[in-house]
Amino acid sequence: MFEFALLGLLHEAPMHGYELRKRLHDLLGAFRAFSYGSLYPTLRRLQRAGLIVEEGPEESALSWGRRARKVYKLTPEGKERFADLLANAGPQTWDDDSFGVHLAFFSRTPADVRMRILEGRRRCVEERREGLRERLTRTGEQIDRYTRELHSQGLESTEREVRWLNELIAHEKSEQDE
Amino acid sequence: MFEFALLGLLHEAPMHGYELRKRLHDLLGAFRAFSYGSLYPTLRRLQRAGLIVEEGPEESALSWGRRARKVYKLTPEGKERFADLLANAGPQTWDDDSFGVHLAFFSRTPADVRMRILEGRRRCVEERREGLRERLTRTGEQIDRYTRELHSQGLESTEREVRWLNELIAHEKSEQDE
DNA sequence: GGTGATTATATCGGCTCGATACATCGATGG
DNA sequence: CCATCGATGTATCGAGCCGATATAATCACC
Repeated sequence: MFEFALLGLLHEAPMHGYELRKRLHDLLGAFRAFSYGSLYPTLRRLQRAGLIVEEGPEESALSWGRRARKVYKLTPEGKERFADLLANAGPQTWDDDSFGVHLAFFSRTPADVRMRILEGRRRCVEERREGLRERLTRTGEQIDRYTRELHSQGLESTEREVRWLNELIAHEKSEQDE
Repeated sequence: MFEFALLGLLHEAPMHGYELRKRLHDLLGAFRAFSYGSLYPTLRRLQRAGLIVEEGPEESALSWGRRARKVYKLTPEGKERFADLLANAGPQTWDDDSFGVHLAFFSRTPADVRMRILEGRRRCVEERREGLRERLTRTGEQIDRYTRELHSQGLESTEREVRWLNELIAHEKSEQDE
C-alpha cells in the first residue's frame, strides 16, 4: 500500500523522503496519515528489494545549504513491480485506503485495469451497504438509538458512493467507445 | 481503542473471546475489522493489567460439549478504567474508527461527555472539510481529474457528516432542556 | 461414516502509527 | 546581533493491529 504509493510517485520523478511525504500528504492527506514511521522503513524495504536506488550525490553540491538528502529513483525492477501491482489488482485493492491511493494514480493506469478496480470497489461498497441494510431492517433484538443513527448514516453514505462509482464507470465506458 | 471496545462490552455481561468478537463484528463490522490477531493479545493485556479476570469454570460444566472457553469479566479496576477513558475523551477519540466505537456505547455515556465527543468529532470533520475545500479551489498546479473526483466526493461526504452531527447535537441539547 | 460449517483459542510476521530525537537553515523581531 | 521559531530533513522505537494460519472439538447433513 505504502509501497504502491511510493513507487507510483517515484514513477513521475526521483525524490527524497521528505518530498515524498509532502506530496502524499497533499494528495491524500484527507484520507490517510502517511507518517514518517512508515515512510523510512518502507523506503529501506524497497531499497533492499532492489526496486529503488539512492541517486549519487552529484547534484547535492548544487543545493548545498540543505541537510544531506537522499534522492531515490526507480530501478527497472521497480517499474516492473508497479506494473505488476496494477495488473494483479485484487480484493485488497478495493478497501477504503487502498482505493484512494489507486485513484490518485489512475491517469497512469491502463483503461482495463481502471475498470476492474472501479467495479471491484463498487462490489465491495455494495456488500457493506447490504450488511448495513440487513442490520437495520432486522426484526430481532431492538437496536440502540445511537447505533441505529450510525448505521443509517453509514447506509446513506455507501449508497451515495455507489452512485458516484456508477457515474465514474459510465464515464469510463463512454470514453472507451469513442 | 480495542481496549475501550472490550471493556465496554464486558460492562454489559461476562463473555468469552469468540462471543466478544462476534458482538463487535455485528455492532461495528461495517466500520472496522476486529480480527482475532488483535483480540486475544488485547485480552491478555487487559488481564495482565488487572482490568479483567477469567471467571472460574464453574458453569462450563453446564454447557459442556463446547470446547473449553474462557469467560472474562470486568474487575472494579476495569470499570474504573472504562469511566476514565470516557472522562478523558481526547483528540484521539474523534478519529473515524474511534468515534464509531464510542457511539456504540453512547447509551452508557454521561450526557456531558456525549456532548464533548460529538462536538470534538464535528470540529475534526470540519477541519478535514476545509482541507478538501482549500485543495479543490486552489488555483496553483492543475489537479488530476480522478484526484479531483476523489476530493469532491470526500468534500460532499464530510459536508453531509457535519450536517448529521449538527442534528445529533441539536437533539442532545433539546433532551437536556426538557 | 464422511464432509463441511460453526464454535473456540491462539500465534506469527509484517505493516503502520504516534512520539520523539537530532540537525540545519531562513526569517522575524527585539 | 543574536535569539527563537518554523520549516526542512532523516531516522528510530515501542506498541497496536491485521491477515493468515494452526489446532481442535462439535454439529448437522447426507
